[in-house]
Amino acid sequence: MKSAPLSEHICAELRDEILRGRFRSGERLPSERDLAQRFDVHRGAVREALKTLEQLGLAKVHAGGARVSPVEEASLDVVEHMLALSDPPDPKLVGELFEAVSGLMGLAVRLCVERGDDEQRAHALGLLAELSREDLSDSEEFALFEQFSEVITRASGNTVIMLVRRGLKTQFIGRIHDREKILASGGESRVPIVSDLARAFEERDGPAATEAAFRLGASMREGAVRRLQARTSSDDPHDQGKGGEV
Amino acid sequence: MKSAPLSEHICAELRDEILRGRFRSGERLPSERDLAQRFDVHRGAVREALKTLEQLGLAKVHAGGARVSPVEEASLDVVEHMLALSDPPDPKLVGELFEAVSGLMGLAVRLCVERGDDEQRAHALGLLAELSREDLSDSEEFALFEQFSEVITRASGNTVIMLVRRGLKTQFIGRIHDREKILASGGESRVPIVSDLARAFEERDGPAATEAAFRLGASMREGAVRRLQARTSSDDPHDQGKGGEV
DNA sequence: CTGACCCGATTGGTCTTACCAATATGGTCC
DNA sequence: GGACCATATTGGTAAGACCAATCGGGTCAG
Repeated sequence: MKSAPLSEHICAELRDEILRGRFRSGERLPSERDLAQRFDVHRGAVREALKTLEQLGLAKVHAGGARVSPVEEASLDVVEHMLALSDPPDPKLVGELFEAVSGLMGLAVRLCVERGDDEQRAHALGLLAELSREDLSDSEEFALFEQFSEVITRASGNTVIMLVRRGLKTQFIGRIHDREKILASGGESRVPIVSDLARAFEERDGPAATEAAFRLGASMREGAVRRLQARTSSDDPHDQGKGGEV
Repeated sequence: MKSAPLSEHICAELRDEILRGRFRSGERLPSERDLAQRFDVHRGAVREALKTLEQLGLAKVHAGGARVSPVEEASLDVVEHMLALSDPPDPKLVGELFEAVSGLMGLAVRLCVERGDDEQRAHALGLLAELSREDLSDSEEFALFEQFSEVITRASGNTVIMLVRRGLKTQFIGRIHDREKILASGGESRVPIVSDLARAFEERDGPAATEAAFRLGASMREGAVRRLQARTSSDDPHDQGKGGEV
C-alpha cells in the first residue's frame, strides 16, 4: 500500500532512534556495512538513508565514521518527526510551533500593513471579516487562518519568510491537520482579536497589527495545547506506541 | 582542490542550474543515466546528488523521472545557495533575511521579557549595555548581537524558534559573516534603539520589546543593504568566480 | 611517563554490472 | 477523439570490488 523505498524505512528507523536519544551527541553511528547487515539490505540503501539523515542535520557522515549531531544543529524539518514520535503529539512542542508561527505572522502582518498594496490588504481584510463570524466550524476557521497567513506572507514580499512559513506549515499539515479537533482557536476570544487586527489593517498601524497577531496566535495555541493535554491524559491508553521518550 | 565528494559537485551544479531558472517548475530533469554520462561519473554518485536536491526541496525524484519543484516548496536551506549565486550577494535577499531574523527576534525578546528567569534577563541586559557603547567595531557589534540573539532565543524556551534561528543564522555565517563590512547596524540610530530595548526589559514590557527589536533589525537591515548596493555597483566586475560556466 | 610518529585496520566514496518494479510513452483499437 | 494496453525508460536496490581518508593502537624518542 505504500511504495516505501527501503532507504526511507531505514532512515526513519535511525532517525527515531536518534531523536529518542539512543545515541548521544557526537557518538559514532554503526558503520554503513554493519547497518546494511542489521537491516539486511545492501550498503547502497544504507548510504541513501544516511544521506537523508545528514540533510536533516541529525548526523555528519565522513570517512572514518558517521557521528550524530547535537539536536540544536538539526534542520527545521526534524520538528515534524519529533511530533510524530508520540501520539497524540507532545503538547509542549505543538505549543512552540504555534508560537513560532505567530511570531512570523506578527512580522508578516506588519509588513503587509505597512507596504502591501491595496488589493492585498483588501483581500486580507476580507478574510478577517469572515474570520470574525461567530458560527465558524473548527475546520473553516483553520482554513481561513491558513488563507490569511498565506496572503499576508505573500504581501510581505519576503521570500525568506515565505520559506520559513512553508516549513512550519508542513509540520502542521503532516501531523495535526487531520485531527483538526486539536486546532482552532481558544474560542470566545477569537472575534475581538480579529476585530483589533482588522482595525489595525484599516488604520495601517503596524505595531498594533503585530500585537493582534501575537494575541491571535496565543489564543490558538492555548486552545490547541488545552485540547491536546486533555487527550493525552484521557484519550486512551491504547496508543502509547512510541510514547515516552526522554 | 578539496576532498570534495563528487556527488557534492554534481549536486551543486544541478542546484545552481535550477536556482538560476534553467528548468521550469515541474519540468523533468535528465535521467540519472544521462546525468551520469554528462558528468562522467557513476550513476550512484548522481543518485546521491539527486537525493540531496530532493532534501533541499528543489526536486522530487520518483520512478519515471525526477521533476523540479516550485521554489516555494523548497527548504529554508536553499537561501544559502541563492545568496551564493551572486557575489556580492543579492541585496534584496539579504534584506529579507535580516527581516525574517528580526521577526523571530521580535517574538523571542517578548517571550524572554515575559517569562525568562531573572538570570537570563540579566544576561540579556548586560549584553544590551555593551551594545549601547558608541565605540564598537562592526565585528564586535555583530558578535554582541549574535550573543544577544542566542541568549533570548534560549530564554524563550522554544525549541522551534531555536531551530529556525539556527537555520537562518547558517545562511549568514556561510555567506556574509566573512565580509563583515556588510554587517553591523546602520550606525547612529543603534544606541537609542538599544536603550529602548533595555528599558523594555527592565519594565518587562513585551510589546515594547518586540517593537524595539523590529526597529533594531530594520536598522541593521538598512545598513547592510546600503553597503551591499554600494558594492554591487562599484566594487569591481572581476569577481563572479565560480560563476556561470554552462 | 609523556608525547610524537607511524602503520595497519576500518570506514566512507565511488565504480561496475545487473535485475526488478513503477512510470511514461506511443501506438492501437473503439 | 478518447480509452486502453504493450513496451521502452527510469528509478530502487542488489552483489562485489577498489581506493583514499581516517582512526586506532603500538612503537619509539624525549
